[in-house]
Order: sequence, then structure tokens, then C-alpha cells
Amino acid sequence: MRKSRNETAQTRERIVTGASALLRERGLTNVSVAQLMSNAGMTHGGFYAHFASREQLVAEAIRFALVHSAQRIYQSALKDGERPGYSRLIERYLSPAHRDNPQSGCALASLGSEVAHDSEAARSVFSDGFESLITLLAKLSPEGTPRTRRTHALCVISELSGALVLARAVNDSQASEEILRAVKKSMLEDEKRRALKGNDG
Amino acid sequence: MRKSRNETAQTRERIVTGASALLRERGLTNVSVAQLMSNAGMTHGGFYAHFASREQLVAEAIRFALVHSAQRIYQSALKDGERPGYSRLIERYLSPAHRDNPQSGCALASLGSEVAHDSEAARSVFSDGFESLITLLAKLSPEGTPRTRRTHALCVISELSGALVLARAVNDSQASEEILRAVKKSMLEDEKRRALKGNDG
DNA sequence: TGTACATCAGTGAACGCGCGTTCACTGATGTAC
DNA sequence: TGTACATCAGTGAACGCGCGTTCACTGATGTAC
Repeated sequence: MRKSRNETAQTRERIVTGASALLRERGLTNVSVAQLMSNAGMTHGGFYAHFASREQLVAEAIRFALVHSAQRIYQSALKDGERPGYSRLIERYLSPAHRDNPQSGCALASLGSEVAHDSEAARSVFSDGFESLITLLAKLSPEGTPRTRRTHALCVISELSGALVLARAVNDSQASEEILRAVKKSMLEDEKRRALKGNDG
Repeated sequence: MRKSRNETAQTRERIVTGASALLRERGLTNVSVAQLMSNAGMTHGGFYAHFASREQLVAEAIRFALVHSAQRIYQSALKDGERPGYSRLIERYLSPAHRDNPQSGCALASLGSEVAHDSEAARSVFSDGFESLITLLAKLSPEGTPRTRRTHALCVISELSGALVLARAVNDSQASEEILRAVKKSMLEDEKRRALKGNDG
């Protein structure tokens, strides 16, 4: 049952995008090759027609997840009122919807701590994706030198991803809401303060 | 070869503390029962004389790791100059030494994202430990209403743990250093600003 | 355009392996008198 | 305090199971002429 080149490419893409969702949802080590294939509508045997190993698919899925995350983050920052800024991103990132849907959410929060224990390939792909995201955000940041913009981008991403990880880990829904609300409020105030300072200077 | 009650209790403690270190270092799913027992100087067979399941040990190890982390964080905050504050904590938390030694470091950063996929017991223990830590930090925070102190504690912990996770995940040592340095600098400046504001008001 | 053959995506059974857990056994500890 | 027996922490072999990976096979696609 050989498939056409087109179909083969589509199948491969389906496996990678499906894996990027499933791995974000359940973690890098909690999904088997059979589950990843079944998630793409196939049996496990065909896996090695597309990938040399599970490790390779994981690395490709991480790459895809990071590119996807970067696009969504960038879009949020771009659409922030008239000028680009972080307020809209902060609102979206720290929403219950984002907390409850890791499969389509930020890969830094869902995969960050597991990547530290994963293969060199995975860490390398993660590093590249992270660098691209920070560079993009720094360019788009309101006012400041290139250096301060980059620093601010790093701080925003750290605080956002840290808060989301904690809001997901906690078992108590009230505690989870509190984390999202408190950090969101504080970060939005901080952004306002920065915007005013920027307009004054 | 039955052991005395005293020895039995010590053995159990040795397994739990050893597991708390090994699991922080390698992740919750990447260490076998045999490895956890060997780490405590025994063979795997004796495991079930102390625990009902691997899951139970993991939950106890998480509890221990969080208590241990809270103590260290609290000590850093207490010893901050004359009055308690976050500056010393920030310096220590975002140091290369902390990044490179997860086995004795903050459990929020090393286990946070994995706990979200783990057992109810693990999440429950994590929630309790997290709540204790935040309550402790909020009490000790400089100036402000109970509410603003709590919010600030949540923000500080989110930003610290988020930055540490990213600094560990990244493959490029320069990028890792940059994250630690940039976030540390920004957070320390923020703390200074808060301290001045507190003295004025 | 049509024919003959090589290629290869996908299936499902099978592989060796490490996992969490169980169990018979050992012998020092704990308990009853 | 001393003796006889029950308990149980720890060992190492064994269990069933799911894992990542391999393989013989199928039949549609791609290629050569």
C-alpha cells in the first residue's frame, strides 16, 4: 500500500503536529510510539518509515511546538492596541483557557523542565526556538535600548511561564485561579507603568 | 535479617530523602524503583516493606523536596540584610550553582511541570507545600497589605522558577547565563524600587 | 501512452528488555511468660 | 534475666506487561524504456 509522495509528506506532518500536541499535554516521556501513531490514525509499525527513532520525532515535535508557540505569542503582542506591547499577551497567557489547554499552548511552560532531562537534539531544538522567540519579542518591545528590551522580554517570558506551570501543577482550583489573577494583575500594572515612563521620556 | 525499629525508620528516611534528590535531578518518570533503592544502598525487593507503591514514594519525596525547598528559600529571605526581603533569595536562586544542582534545589522549578501530569497524591502534596511556602513568604515580605504581600510573593516565585527552568532547558551556556543575569538584574532593581517606595510611604 | 519492474508506506506479529510488583526465604529483632 | 516463638526488613529470583524497534508481507506508486 505505498502512498504518493504528497500523501507521505502529509502523513509525516500529521504525526509531528499530533505529537507536538500530545507531548505538550502528557509530557515527553508519558506517550508511547504506538499512541503517537494511533493519534495520527495509523498503527505503530509504520513509524520507522518516517523517523529514525522516537527521539527524533520528539525533537521535531518540540521544534514544531516552539514555532507554533512563538507565532501565537507574537500575534498577541502585535495586536496589542495600537502599538505592540505585552498587555494582550499577558491577558491571554494567564487565562484559564490557556492553563486548561496545554496541547495547543506555550511549549516553554509545558516542556521546559522536561527538556532539561531529554536528548541533546531536543535541548538544541529548544534552545533555537527559545532564542528566536526572545529575539522576536525584543524587537517588538516598546521603547528602550536593544539590551533593555531583551532583558524585559526574558523577564516577561520567565514570569508568564513560571506562573502557568504553577497554576497547572496545583491541585486546588482556587489556588490556581489566585496565581493566574495575582500575577496577571501585577504584570499588567507593570506594563502600564512602563508605557507611561516610555511616553514621558 | 529483621532490623530494629530505629534502623527501619532511618532506612525509610534514607529512601525518601535520596528519592527527593534523584527525582529532582532526573525527573519524576525517569528513575526506576530499583535505582531509587540502590541509591539508598539496598536492593529493590525490600521496597514494599516501606511503601505501598512507587506512586506513594514519589508523593512523599515531593513533600520532602518542597519542605526542604521552602526552608532554604525562607532562610535566604530571612538573612537578607537587616530586614527580611527578597534580594538575597534572588541572588541565590538565579545563581549558576542553583541551576547546576537541581538535586538539592527548588522543587517548584524541577518538578512543577511534571507534577501536572502525575498522580492526585502528588498534586495534592505539591499544592500543600506550595501554599505553605507562599504563606511564609507573604508574612515575611516588606511593607504592604496582606493581599499585596501575597501577590508579590506569587510573582517573585513565578519569575524565579520560570527563569531557572529556562536556564536549565537551554543547551547554550551563554544563553543560559544571559537568562540568569538579565532576570536577576531586573528583579533586584525592582526590589530596590519597592524598598524605597516602602520607606517613603 | 503503455508495459514491466523496482520502490516503499503501512500492517500486524514478533523481538529483547526494563519496568513495577510479588514471593519464598533468611535471620536478627521484638514479645510473652 | 532467660527462653521460645512470632514478626518482619531485606535479598534475589520470578511474574506479567508495555515499551521501542525489527521484520516479512502487501499492494499502490514511481520509474525506465
